[in-house]
Amino acid sequence: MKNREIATVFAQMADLMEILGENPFRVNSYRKSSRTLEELTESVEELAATDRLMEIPGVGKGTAEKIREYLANGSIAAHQELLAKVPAGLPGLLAVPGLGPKTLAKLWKQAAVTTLEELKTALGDPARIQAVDGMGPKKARQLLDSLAFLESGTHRIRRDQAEALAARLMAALCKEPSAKKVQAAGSLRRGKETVGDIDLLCQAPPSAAQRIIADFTTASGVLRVLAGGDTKGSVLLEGDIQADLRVVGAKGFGAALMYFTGSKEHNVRLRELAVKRGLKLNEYGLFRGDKMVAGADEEGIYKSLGLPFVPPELREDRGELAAAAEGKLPALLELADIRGDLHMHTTASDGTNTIEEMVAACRARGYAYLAICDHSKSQVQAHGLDEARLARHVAEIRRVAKKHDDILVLAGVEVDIFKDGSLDFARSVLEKLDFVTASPHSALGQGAAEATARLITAIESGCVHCIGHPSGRLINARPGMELDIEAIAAAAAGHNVALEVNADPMRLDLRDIHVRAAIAAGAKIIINTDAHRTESLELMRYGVSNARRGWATRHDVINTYPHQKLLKWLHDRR
DNA sequence: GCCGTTTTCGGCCCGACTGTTTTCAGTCG
Repeated sequence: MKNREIATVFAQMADLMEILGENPFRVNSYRKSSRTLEELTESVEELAATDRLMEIPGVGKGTAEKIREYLANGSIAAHQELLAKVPAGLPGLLAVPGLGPKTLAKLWKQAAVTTLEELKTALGDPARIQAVDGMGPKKARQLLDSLAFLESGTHRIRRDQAEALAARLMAALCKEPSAKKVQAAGSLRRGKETVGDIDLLCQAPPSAAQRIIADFTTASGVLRVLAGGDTKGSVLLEGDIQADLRVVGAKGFGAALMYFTGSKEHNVRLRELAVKRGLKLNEYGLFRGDKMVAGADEEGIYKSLGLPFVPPELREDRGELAAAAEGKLPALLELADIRGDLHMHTTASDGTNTIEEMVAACRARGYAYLAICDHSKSQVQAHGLDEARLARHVAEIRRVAKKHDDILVLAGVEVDIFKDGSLDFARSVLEKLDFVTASPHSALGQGAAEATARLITAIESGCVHCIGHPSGRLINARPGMELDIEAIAAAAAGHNVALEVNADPMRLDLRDIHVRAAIAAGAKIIINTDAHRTESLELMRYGVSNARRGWATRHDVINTYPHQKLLKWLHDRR
């Protein structure tokens, strides 16, 4: 699968062209193709072989030709030509916040800056930097701060971490009595797995705006104030995370919420749509001339554009507006649809609560069923169960199950999938269980072909109901295995094996676009928390929003089934 | 470079904020 390689080439071409001052619309076209390829789950090789490249949105004759050129030669001549015109280190400098292509080109041509080191030196030399058009001492200071920021490390944090930071800021704003409404927007509201900055929106009268922005810029945890205007504030938080606040009145709250929620690409599409209808959309409202047509709430704006409400999780410019226009938006899964959790651990392996405690916690959540799935024997560090301990554990689960007639307690296991696809327990052992999740825990560095074959072998074993955290990734910590999700989902659909969406915010595995591809291939998913303590059952909401981002409806998700239907599914698939 | 129920040419989203400008360019989201 060369999708990502080609996406990287196109992105680099866009950067190079931008530095060279080429037509910004052409640049944008390359950037768009890059992003589309990045998210495409079907391989470009396949699309090229069947002459369907131009069916990719944003890919026309020229881009299709370049993709074919890359597939044939491993490189693109136009890319090589661009590379020859620009020093190798230069495009990388675009990552410096506040440094765009125009300024970079001037620094290059007027101050001979070509690397990060040279940039730092030049910025520290007033005479050299003043000689560059448009550069002054403040800009130089700003860029030096940005360099320090870059050197401090990773800059997207997990969704759960961002939620905690946002909650603190929101609490500070809520103290202000004139703050009528405080809401998180941005990628946090869209449910993305990581968050680059925190976007907050506050509804308040204009007279209170400056006071609220002052509260925001002086809140605890604020390291540095980046900007503070009449309606908008920006701060850098501890941990080098940026937070933005905008204060708006009630009249345009919906427009501001929409604007601040994004994604940027979704917003661009909406504004294009507005222009086609003779309207103008901005963060203050939807306008026909000077007259506001909508703006108080998002529903009204979508409606005026001839569209149903688009849930924030779908606003990624992944075809949601076309689907909306055709009345084909999916009825997304809701947290309330979830009737049970089929992956959790107990003190029998590496959990901290007993079977009884986990069952009680699931009952408290109103679940109709649960499955206890402790680790298998090769997970030594997690105190995995061998055959004898598993047998005793299962007997204990069944004993507890008998005490509860209002919740179905399934005896399960999380069996290891070895690197060749074989399982940590024999078929005869697994057959005695009500529910089997099979998960990869080791050899997570293997390549896509091996990893895919590994999971398919497990799926075809006929011994498992579900593949747990299929890629094995840990967000911001471990990339996990690259998967051919189409092939895996096809095998899963064929053998009626479900794919897990692990709800732990450290995992979210399957990830959003893989959920969508899996569902499109006909596979079912199960959303599990993989809880190691009762409190973690609460993580289900992360899994649900991740599945919503993958366009999942309740019909795609096994653990929305009523318990009789679940029993039938468990029975039928063996 | 893409795209088309106003189009195959001439468009291509919109505004805030900052710093460098004395009226605007660059960057960002």
